[in-house]
Amino acid sequence: MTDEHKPEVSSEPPHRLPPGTAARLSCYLHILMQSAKAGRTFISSQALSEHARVNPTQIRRDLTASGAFGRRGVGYEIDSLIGSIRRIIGAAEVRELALIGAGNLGISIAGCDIYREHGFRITAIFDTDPAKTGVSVAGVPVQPVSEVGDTVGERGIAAAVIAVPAAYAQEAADRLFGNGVRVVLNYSGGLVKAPPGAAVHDINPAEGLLKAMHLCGA
Amino acid sequence: MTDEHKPEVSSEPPHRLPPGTAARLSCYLHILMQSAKAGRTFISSQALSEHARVNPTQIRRDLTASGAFGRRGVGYEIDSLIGSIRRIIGAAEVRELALIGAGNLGISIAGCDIYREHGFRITAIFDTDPAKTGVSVAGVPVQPVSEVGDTVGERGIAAAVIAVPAAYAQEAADRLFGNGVRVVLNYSGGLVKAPPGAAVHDINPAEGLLKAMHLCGA
DNA sequence: TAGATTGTTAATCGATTAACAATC
DNA sequence: TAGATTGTTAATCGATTAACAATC
Repeated sequence: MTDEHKPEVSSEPPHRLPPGTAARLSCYLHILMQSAKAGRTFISSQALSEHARVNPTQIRRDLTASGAFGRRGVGYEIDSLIGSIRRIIGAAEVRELALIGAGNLGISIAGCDIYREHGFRITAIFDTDPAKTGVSVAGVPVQPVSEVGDTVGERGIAAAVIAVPAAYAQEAADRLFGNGVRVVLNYSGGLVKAPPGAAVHDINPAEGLLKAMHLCGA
Repeated sequence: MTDEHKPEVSSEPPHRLPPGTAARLSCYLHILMQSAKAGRTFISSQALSEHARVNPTQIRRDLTASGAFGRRGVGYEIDSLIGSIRRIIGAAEVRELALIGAGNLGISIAGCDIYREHGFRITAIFDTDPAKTGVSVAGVPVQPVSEVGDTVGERGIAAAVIAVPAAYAQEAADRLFGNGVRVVLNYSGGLVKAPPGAAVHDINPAEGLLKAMHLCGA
């Protein structure tokens, strides 16, 4: 009955975004980056809504919650909005990312702008194929998988992406988890068990396809 | 006030799954396929829950809604469950999929098992690079992009995947929408406007990474 | 029989939407 | 001033969770 949790008092800022909110903010951020590239400087919740496929009221609430504010009658200044969202989802700081697997999928992931937009930088790449060792992918030299533990441990890398065949996914994940990685994005299609304190997110593109089919009634 | 909608009476089965349900079923289906491959024949809602990261009660409700039934004290028979889910999400019939872009990303998409698990078959691939024309990717010959309209129109393909550079995404989408495609899965990172009656789903891997970070408190 | 797990209800929780005054 | 859009409230809706009897 006494107030036993909440050990720290002030050092915990509003970093406790509701579950779905972070995902939506990520989506807004990407749209804003693309709009900025296209030369726009202001955007309304209505215009954001059309691309994000989220209700405008929901968007305004999300933006307010992330500390941004717009101008009534005008909309939101894109650059300032990008800054606010980056701050609230932690994308303002650079976060290192390890990548296991330098095949077609790995190479395309390494070249993907959206990670960079969110503050993630792929700074270590690994592959089992000796022919790939030393080759540079998106400016990062490929290392043998045997070096995952040392590299990730020494550099304190906390998050990683797995892009290996399904059968090797757990093995790759274990190397990561065993050396301090706590977050894994799994493209492999294989099932991966995470130890306590760690989390895996499995990429499933069929979900998105089904969702879009649902939207258009097909 | 009169009952004006609902034009047909009986031919509309319970195909109106709630929005989130189809996505969860897709996720279960993938886990079940992997478990079957590993030689398991039965699975409990608890075991499914650990991989899907969804509450066991929610899972039992979803499965019941999809027409599956388990055995109390035992669990669900995996093969039968796969059948039920496939039927309810429409994955029992084969659905053709066009792919635009045969770069690293496109090649990895064409080889991805998860589409096949969900009944999707990539049966047409296009690329602008003449050097790629005629080359076979995952058993499908690459055609020039100029043939998108004819091929998609003639074969009545309703869904497609875009894996081109962001700057060409709208152009690729327009070729598809102009020829009867109503559902597009967009990997490009570019913003795509869909005409009325069509829907786009944008792949954003950073969302998944943020979600996993949220889960493990990082 | 004993143990385990389903199917289902009831209660809670959070997300979504509609509406509108405030104000740029 | 007139038009547009935000910020915010209140109401609705659907998803999630806890609990437990039914039953394999």
